[in-house]
Amino acid sequence: MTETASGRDYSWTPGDGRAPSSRRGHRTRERILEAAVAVFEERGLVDVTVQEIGQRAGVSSGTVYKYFRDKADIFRFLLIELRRTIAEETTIALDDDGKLIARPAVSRFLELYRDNVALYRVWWESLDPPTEFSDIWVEVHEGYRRGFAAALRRGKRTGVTRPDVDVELAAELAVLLFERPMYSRIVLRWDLETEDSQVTEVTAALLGSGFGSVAG
Amino acid sequence: MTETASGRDYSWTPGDGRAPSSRRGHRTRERILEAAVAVFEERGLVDVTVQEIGQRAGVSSGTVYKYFRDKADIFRFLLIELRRTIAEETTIALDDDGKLIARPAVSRFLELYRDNVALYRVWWESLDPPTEFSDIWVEVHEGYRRGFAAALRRGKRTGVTRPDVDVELAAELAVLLFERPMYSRIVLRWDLETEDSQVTEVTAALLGSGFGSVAG
Amino acid sequence: MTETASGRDYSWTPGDGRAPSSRRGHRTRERILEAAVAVFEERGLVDVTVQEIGQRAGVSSGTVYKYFRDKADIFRFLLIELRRTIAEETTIALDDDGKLIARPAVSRFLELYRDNVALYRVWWESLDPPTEFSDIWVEVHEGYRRGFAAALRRGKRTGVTRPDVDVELAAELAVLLFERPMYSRIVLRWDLETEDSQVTEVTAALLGSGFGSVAG
Amino acid sequence: MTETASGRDYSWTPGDGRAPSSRRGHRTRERILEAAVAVFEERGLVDVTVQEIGQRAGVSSGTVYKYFRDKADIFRFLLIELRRTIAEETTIALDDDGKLIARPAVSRFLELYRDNVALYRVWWESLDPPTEFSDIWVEVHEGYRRGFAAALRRGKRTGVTRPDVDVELAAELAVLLFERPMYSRIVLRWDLETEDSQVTEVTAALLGSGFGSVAG
DNA sequence: GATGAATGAGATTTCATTCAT
DNA sequence: GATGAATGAAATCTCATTCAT
Repeated sequence: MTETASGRDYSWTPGDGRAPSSRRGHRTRERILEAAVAVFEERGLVDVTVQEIGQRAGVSSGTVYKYFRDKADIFRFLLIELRRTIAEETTIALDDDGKLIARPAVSRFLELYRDNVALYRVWWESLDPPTEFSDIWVEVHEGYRRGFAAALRRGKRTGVTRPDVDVELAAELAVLLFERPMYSRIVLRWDLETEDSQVTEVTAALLGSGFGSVAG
Repeated sequence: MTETASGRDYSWTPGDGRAPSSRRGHRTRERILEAAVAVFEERGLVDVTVQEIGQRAGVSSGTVYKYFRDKADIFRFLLIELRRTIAEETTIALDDDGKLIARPAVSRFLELYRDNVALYRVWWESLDPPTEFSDIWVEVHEGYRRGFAAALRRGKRTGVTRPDVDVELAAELAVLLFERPMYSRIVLRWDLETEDSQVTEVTAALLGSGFGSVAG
Repeated sequence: MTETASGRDYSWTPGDGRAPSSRRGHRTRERILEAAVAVFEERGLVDVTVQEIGQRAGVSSGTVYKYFRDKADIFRFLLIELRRTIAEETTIALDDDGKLIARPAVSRFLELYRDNVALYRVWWESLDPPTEFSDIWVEVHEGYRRGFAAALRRGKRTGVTRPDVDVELAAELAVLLFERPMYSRIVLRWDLETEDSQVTEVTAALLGSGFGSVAG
Repeated sequence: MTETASGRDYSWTPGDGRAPSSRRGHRTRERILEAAVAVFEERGLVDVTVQEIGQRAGVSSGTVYKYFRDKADIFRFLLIELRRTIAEETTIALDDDGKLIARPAVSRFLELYRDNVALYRVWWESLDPPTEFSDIWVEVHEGYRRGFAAALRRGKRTGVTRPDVDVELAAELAVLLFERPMYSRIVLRWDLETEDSQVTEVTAALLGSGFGSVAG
C-alpha cells in the first residue's frame, strides 16, 4: 500500500476477487484494457460508459466489473502501469565523466507521450477537480522538476551551467518545454515528429550545458 | 453568428428569447452566473447539476432554463465574456520608439488568470475531448504565440533580439512561460504572488530585448 | 435528531429538498405512501421495487425519489408515523382510585395491529438481520413490557395482584399475549375479531387484578 | 413427494441428479451446508449470495449449483433436516401413570432453538410474504399447539388441570411462552441460559398440572 | 417572471445461472 | 467432480428538461 498526504491509495490492487486466475481471464482483462484505451482516446473518460468498453472488448458489461471495480478503476490500472514504465524507462544515466546522458531518456519520454496519448488525454481531463489522478500527475511532474534542478546545480558546480542561472526557474521552464509535445498533442491535436526531435535537442543541451544555450 | 472551420458557433446569443427584458430579469441572470462560477470552482463542470446552480443562485432550476439553454450555455456565456475582456485589456501597446510596452498587458493577464481561476479550471477541464471550448482555447493561445513571434521578429529587425534566436520556438516557450501561473493554480493548486511578478519581469524582458536575457 | 446506542438516527426528516412544498406535492407524497403500503402488503419489502411503488401511485420512479431517499426511507417514514400514533393513542389512563383503565388502550392497540397489518408485516420481515427497524421494534415492545411490569408492581402494593407473581416473567407473558393477534395475522394469516376481544378481556383483567385471573 | 393445500412441495429431493454420489461429493455438500448456515447467521437470507456461500465453503459458485438448485434450495434442505430432528427428538413421552414427561422434550427443544438460531433467524425472516417456509413454520407450531391442548384436555380428565381453564387459549399461551427464548434470541438478540431453565420449569409444570401454577 | 413537480431515459452495478474446460 | 469465466436481466438512482400553475 502506498499512502499519500491526501490519504488516497495509489497502488492498484484488484478489488474483491478481481484478478484473473486463468489464462483465459488474463486475455479477457487484456482485451478490456485495450478497448478502454481505444474508447478513452475517442471520447474521453466521462463520456464513456462501462457498457461501451465491454462492447468494444467483445464482452458483456458484467465481465468488465469482474475485473475492475468501476470505470475509474480501469484508468487507475492503466495509470499505475504507465507510471511504472515512466519510472523504469526514463532514468537519466551518467557517462564516465559524470555528465548526464539525457538524450535517450528524453527521447524515450517523448515516445511515451506519443504512444500513450490516449491515457495522457484522460489524465489531463481528470486534473480538475482534484482527484487521486491529479495527485499522481503532480507527483510525476514534480519528479522531473527536481531532476532538472539537480542536473542544473551539478552543472553549476562543474562549470557547464552559467552561474547566473536561476536553478528553480530554469528547472520549471525545462519541465514546461518538456511537456510541450504532450500539450500539443492533447490540446492542439498536433502530432509533429519534428517537435519531438527539437525538444530532445534543446532539453539535452540544456541539461548538458545549462541554460546558456536555450536560445541558441 | 460567428462560424469556424469546425462548424461550431462560438458567439453567444440567447436562444428562444432567453435574454432578460426587465431589470429584475437582468439581476436574476447575474445571480445565476455568479452562482455558476462559484459551484464550477468547487466541483468542476461535469459534476455540477443545473439544480445546484439554481439553488446557489436562490432560484429554481426552471428559472435557469429561462436564461440558458443548458449548463454548457452558461459556461459559454462566461467564456465569451472572458474572451472579450482578454482581447480588450491585454493588448500590448507601442511606445514612441515603436518598442512594445509589455509590462501592463502581461500584468493584467496574470491578474485575469488569478481572478478567473474558476473559469480557467472549467475551460481546462473541457479541453479534451475537443469541443467548441477547446477551439476557443486554441484560438486565444495561438493569438499570444503569434503576438510573441511578431514581437521577436520585430526585435530582430531592430536589433534587440539576438539574430540566432529561433523565433517560432522562442514564441512558443514564451507562451508556456506565460501560462505557467495558470498551470500552477489549476493543476498544482498553488497561488503564489511572487511567481506572477517574476513572470512579468521575464516576459517583459523577453519581449523587450529578446531571448538573450531569459536565463539572466 | 434522535440518536441511539447503535448510532442510528430514527427520526425521519426529509433528505435533500425532499419535503413537498406545495399542495400538489403533498398529495403526490400521500399517494406514494398509500401505494407503498398497498404493495408492501402484497409482496413484502424486499420483493417490491421502487418502480412498482411509483406505478401503483400513478407517478414515475423519479418522483418517488423526489420525496424519499430510497425504498427503506418510505418505510421509515411510515414507521415513524406509526410509532407516534402508538405513543399517542395507547397510553393507559388511571381512574379516580388510581387503578389502570386498560381496556380502551388495549382495544386501540389491537385496532392498530389490524389497521396497519401491512406495516407490521414489513416491520416483522426486517427484524433480522438487525437494522434500525429492529431497534425501533425492541424499543416499542420493551416499552410495553416496562408498562406491564409497573402495573403489576402497583397491583402488588394495592393488593389486586397476588404477592407470589413473578413480575418480570408475567410482564413478558403479557406482552406475548398482547402480540398474539399480530402474530396470528402476520404469520398464520388469520384475522379473527373474537381473538381481539378475548385478548382485551384477558389483558385488562390481568392489568386490573394481576395474574391471579389469567387462567380464569 | 409431499403435497400440501398450497400446492407446494415440502419434501427435499435433489433435482437433476444433484445428490452426491461419491464420498468426496458428500463432503463437499456438507461443507456447503455448513458455510450456508454460517453466512445466513451473519447476514440473513436475502443479502447472502451464492458466490459468498461457495467462497466460505472453499468451493466455486458452480459447485454450489451442482448440489442445490438455488439459494432457497439450500435452506430448504437445512429446514427439512431441522424439522426431522424436531419431530424425532422432542416427542413428549408418558410415564407409567400416563402423565406427560415434558421436561426432557422441552429442554431439548430449547437446545434446538439455541443450536440452530441461525436457521431460525432465516426461517423467521421468510415468514412473510408467505412461502413454502412459512407453511412449514405454521405446520410445526400448530403441532405444538395441538399437543399442548391435548395435554391440557387429558389433564382436565385426570384432575391435574383446573376445570375452568380455557384449553385452546392456554395451549396457545403455552406455545408463545415456549417460543419466547427463540424470540429473545432472534429479535432482541439476547441469549440467556436462565430463561431457558425458567421456561422449562414453567412449561413442564404447566403441562404437568395445568395452568393453575403459571403464576406460582 | 418564477416556480418546482414530474418525467423518463440512461448509467451504474449486482448476481443468479450456465457452460466450456 | 470442480472450476470460474461469462452472461445479461433487472434494480437502483440521477438529472436534464419540460410544463402547468
